[in-house]
Amino acid sequence: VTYNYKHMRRQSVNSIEVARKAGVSQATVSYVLNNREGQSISAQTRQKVLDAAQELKYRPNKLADGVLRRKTSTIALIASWLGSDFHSSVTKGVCEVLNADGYHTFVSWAKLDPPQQAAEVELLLQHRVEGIVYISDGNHPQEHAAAWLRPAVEEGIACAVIDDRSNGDFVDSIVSDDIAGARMAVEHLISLGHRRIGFWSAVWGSSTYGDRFEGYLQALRLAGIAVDTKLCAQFPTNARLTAIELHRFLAITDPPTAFFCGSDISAMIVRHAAEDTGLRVPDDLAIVGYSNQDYAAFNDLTSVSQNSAEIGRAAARLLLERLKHPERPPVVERVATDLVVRGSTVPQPKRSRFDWPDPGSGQA
Amino acid sequence: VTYNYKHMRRQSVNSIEVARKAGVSQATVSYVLNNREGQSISAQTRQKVLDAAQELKYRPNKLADGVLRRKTSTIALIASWLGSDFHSSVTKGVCEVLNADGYHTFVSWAKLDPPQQAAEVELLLQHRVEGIVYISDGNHPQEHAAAWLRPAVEEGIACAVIDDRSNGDFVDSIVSDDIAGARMAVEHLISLGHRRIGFWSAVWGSSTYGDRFEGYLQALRLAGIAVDTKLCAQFPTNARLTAIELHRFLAITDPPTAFFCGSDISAMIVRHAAEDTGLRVPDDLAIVGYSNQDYAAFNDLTSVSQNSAEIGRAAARLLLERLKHPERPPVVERVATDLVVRGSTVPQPKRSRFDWPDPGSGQA
DNA sequence: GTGAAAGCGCTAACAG
DNA sequence: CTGTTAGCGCTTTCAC
Repeated sequence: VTYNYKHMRRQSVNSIEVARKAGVSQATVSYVLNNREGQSISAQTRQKVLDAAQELKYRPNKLADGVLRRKTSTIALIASWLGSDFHSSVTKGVCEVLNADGYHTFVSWAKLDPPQQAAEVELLLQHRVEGIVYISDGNHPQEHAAAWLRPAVEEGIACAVIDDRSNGDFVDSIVSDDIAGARMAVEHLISLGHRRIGFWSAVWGSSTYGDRFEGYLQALRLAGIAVDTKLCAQFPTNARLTAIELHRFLAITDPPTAFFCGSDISAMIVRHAAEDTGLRVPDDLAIVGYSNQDYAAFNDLTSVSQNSAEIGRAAARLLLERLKHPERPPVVERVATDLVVRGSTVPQPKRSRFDWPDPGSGQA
Repeated sequence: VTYNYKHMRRQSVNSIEVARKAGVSQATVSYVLNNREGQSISAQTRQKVLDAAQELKYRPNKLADGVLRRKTSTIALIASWLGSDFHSSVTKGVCEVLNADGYHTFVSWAKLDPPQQAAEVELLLQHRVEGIVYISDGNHPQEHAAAWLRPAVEEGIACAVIDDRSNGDFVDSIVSDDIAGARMAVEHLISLGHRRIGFWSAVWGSSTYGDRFEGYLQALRLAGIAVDTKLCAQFPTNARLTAIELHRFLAITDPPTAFFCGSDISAMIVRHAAEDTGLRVPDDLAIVGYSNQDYAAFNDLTSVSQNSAEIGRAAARLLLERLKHPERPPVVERVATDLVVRGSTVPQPKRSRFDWPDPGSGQA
């Protein structure tokens, strides 16, 4: 019985052919190409092999290597959405650290749907990735948004979840310090003299938004300001509903003079709804957003900046640690945030507008 | 000589163990698990195998499969930047089509640097991906931005480049129809009565921006309006320089009453620079952007919308075609664009603001 | 210093 | 219907 592969397209040159061409054994080729230490190779042989490989355009097969050595040096990063500064920076941070450690990171797009996400994980594991980073979609109101990761974790796969700590009981989690960030934002408003401060969040449910609310509460408490739940909007909504809702908010006795918003887009919506009703920002209504997306800069929006690249790097570091110490209990790491003050809370000189992102970066 | 793997961590259950547990041969396990047609398996045997696989939590090894069958069913997508609606939608489009055809798409982040990009390609080929999609960074002023892809193409790897047709001589390219899009935008301005229309582009050099300029010229010519190069700014710049430059532009005799900008961010910068000098938009100066990013909506910016998901789908379709017909000459495909009219060219009723993107989508 | 041989986990050809 | 066997491309052990 001969194995007949004639019907298959020969895909590439293999190390046997290199060996033949160089007049050495396959093992020698392997020694040379992998620079295996503890193996001495004569300079002459080495050169012969190198030349042969070059001439034949030999390309090592990582699959075969992975099968044999049971090591692929690949990590997968799963995300349901990639289109924001946040995701892009996080991804870059993750890649940076993992690459430096000899890993290659593949980003995998998966629909925001637990069965599909589970299927994606299964596929990645069939490809024998050594670890999985998941960037949660913080906007989705579900506890344990990454429950579908649990089986992988329990089988000993190194995993890390970004931007959702509600799975912190079983998997390493990295979040920006949303409590501190929110507190910072609200303390900023308080320091400007505001006492009636509203909380406005477009979504509600993930740990991320819960933390931002918690930070809001803490800041008020620390300042001795009574919390008025009438000032807190905690529901998914859209631009049209926001306008209606905002009217209701501002019609109460003793209405808010400032809003802390759970996201930049919520802040933008609130801002425009307010301006449409004739209010001036920041004089009549001060507004703070969250995330400091690019557009916060050219909409002059005060916002809490998450150190997103650092979040990515922290996730990668945790993953590498996990690979080394599979049995260590799961860790939740919080990455510090900054407050970027702009004209939606404090009137700014015009020149501040010159600090916008350069049009040469990013996509047109 | 026995091959001693004892020092290695056993990574997972293999099909031999499943076979043993089910009391059948390894081949039978393969037949059952791959549902190979033309092979009949008794219901009883099938069930035994399925049970054994389940109990042992058997996970097929795609690497071994790839080595043997010389087929990985994986495609790589290389991007230097992911943080925009454009990239996210394109990626989604690519994945959609390729997944439907049984492929899995891995996104690979690579620094915008030819040697590094070449290295990335090499690595991907070592992983035996069957094809490569590259999303060009349209903002970078280099001809043949994907020259580093040429070796791969010449070796017969299926490749496709998105958003840059300057490599169209050797690789399949998919761009949005920037000429038509730009023409549409400028014709819109002309139809509003503008005759002195400026072209403002933050970057210059990639085919993308060249096409936008070309569309601008075409529209003027078709309307019988003389092109005045004094109205065309074609250089990389930043917000501060823009303000200075804009002053110069508006100080000439017979200054422009409208600007067509090569990107949304350029448009935003021009808009704010104009407003800072006391001009009102759109009355004193009408402005059109390009790309229709999310923030164009809540900055009431008229913009040309690229059908980005369709661009991704088209790229994937071209790649699949290329896999089937390796020898076909390269193709350049243009995907149609739309013009979204907003308040920066035509005063809009307030309610148009209610059409903003929903805060529930995307990242906070 | 170098090579022969074993075998990673899998599928395909062919025999029964 | 099912099993035997060869071998994908590679690395590593061990002998020379």
